[in-house]
Amino acid sequence: MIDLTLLRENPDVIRASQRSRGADESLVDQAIELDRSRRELLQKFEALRAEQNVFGKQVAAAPKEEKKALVDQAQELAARTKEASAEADAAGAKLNEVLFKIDNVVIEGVPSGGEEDFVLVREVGHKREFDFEPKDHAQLGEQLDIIDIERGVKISGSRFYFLKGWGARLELAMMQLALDQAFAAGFTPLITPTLVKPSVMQGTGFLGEHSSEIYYLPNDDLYLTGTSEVALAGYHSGEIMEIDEPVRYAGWSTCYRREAGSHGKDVTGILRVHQFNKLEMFSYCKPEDAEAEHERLLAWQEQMLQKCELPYRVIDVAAGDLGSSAARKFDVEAWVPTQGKYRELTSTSNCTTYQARRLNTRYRDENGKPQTAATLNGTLATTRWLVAILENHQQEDGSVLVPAALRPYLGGLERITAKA
RNA sequence: GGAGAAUUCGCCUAGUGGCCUAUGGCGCACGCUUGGAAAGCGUGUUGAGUGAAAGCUCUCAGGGGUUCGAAUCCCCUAUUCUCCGCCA
Repeated sequence: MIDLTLLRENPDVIRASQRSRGADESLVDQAIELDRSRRELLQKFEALRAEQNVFGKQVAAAPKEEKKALVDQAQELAARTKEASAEADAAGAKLNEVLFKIDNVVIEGVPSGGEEDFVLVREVGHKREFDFEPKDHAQLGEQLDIIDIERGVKISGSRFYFLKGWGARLELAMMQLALDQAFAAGFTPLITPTLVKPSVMQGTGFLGEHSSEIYYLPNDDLYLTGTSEVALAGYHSGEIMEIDEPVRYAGWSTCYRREAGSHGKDVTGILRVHQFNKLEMFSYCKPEDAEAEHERLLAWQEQMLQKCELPYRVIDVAAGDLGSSAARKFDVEAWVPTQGKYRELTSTSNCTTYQARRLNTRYRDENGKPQTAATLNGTLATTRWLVAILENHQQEDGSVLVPAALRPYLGGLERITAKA
């Protein structure tokens, strides 16, 4: 949720942000008007309530014979107060409805426009030249007997798979490498619940335009999370935290996504699947530290890509392609040889105070006053990385060289080869 | 799944319809005292909304209700604990 004070004092900033996202600018004016009428109704109600409170004391103190008359008057006052209260509540609810629709204010410098309008930040590593025809990860996975898509589909339907043998170990190796890196950097590991209550899903902002992406269990009124960000953002909801240095968590969880509306996209292999594992970084920090923290998260992500010896590029995602909570987002995309293009492996978002305001997560400033915290998140490893690792490190004989950083987690294995 | 008990300010706790505008302690902060410290004494110590401010309003797990008036009575929900049942 956006900051009401900003809405009142500097609505042009919000209008400009909505414009650069291609979102509805008129919401800002609606919100301003609703805020005005809400305050007016609230003052009316509070004045009546104050009168009623005074009256209550008079009734209590009055001699018996006067009570009857006073109570009659008080009844009438109580009725009016109740009505005013209902009006003020309704106005507040209307305002909230509109406020929830306004997206986070994008940070200055974020490119305007849609998916294609990103800005390239940098390109790192060398795209490998193959002197043979490279195979795609699904082929490699099948031939090496480490990814079994056919049986995944048999058991659970399209976009499901088994990771098998070295494939299973490779995923765990990558996740542990990421966890160790995060731990060394001071992150607290958290293995999170993957089923959450509607209020948490709502609070993290995932029930908006992306609600069709989410699995829901009606019998239990619970949602399956598409990222541990949901649980990590909810972790300190309603709390006033101690934040000196950023408070950092590394969330390990399985993630579930319906991939509704992506029929026909990335149908082969494990690039786009309904269930995968992910190690997610999450930071709570002071708003003034958020941009610096965002750079740090990005740097940690790049470190991981480098440890996996993958060529990649970093892009500054355009405003129209940001989630509603993000004020800026960097994607790190790895080169996928068989597709001849970069594909997103990680994404890091600076949600500034937008997400924390909804979830009521605060910290105390130097004066001891509670203030809304800033939240940031970023991927450190996910199942999708296997695509890039397999394809980029494949050899002519169909084997795959294991990046040196992962070997200690695989009992020193240097190369994944097909069974004889 | 069934039965019962509980939920008050960071923690513990008082509180059975109006003098609760919530008690007391611990902790914490500031001050006095002291050569310095401890002890002692004093003051402060939930948070939100609204207003230029004084102030006003809300906040006793959450939501609804009864009442002129609710921490207190009623209903619903959540959580915790105890017992019973079932179960990997």
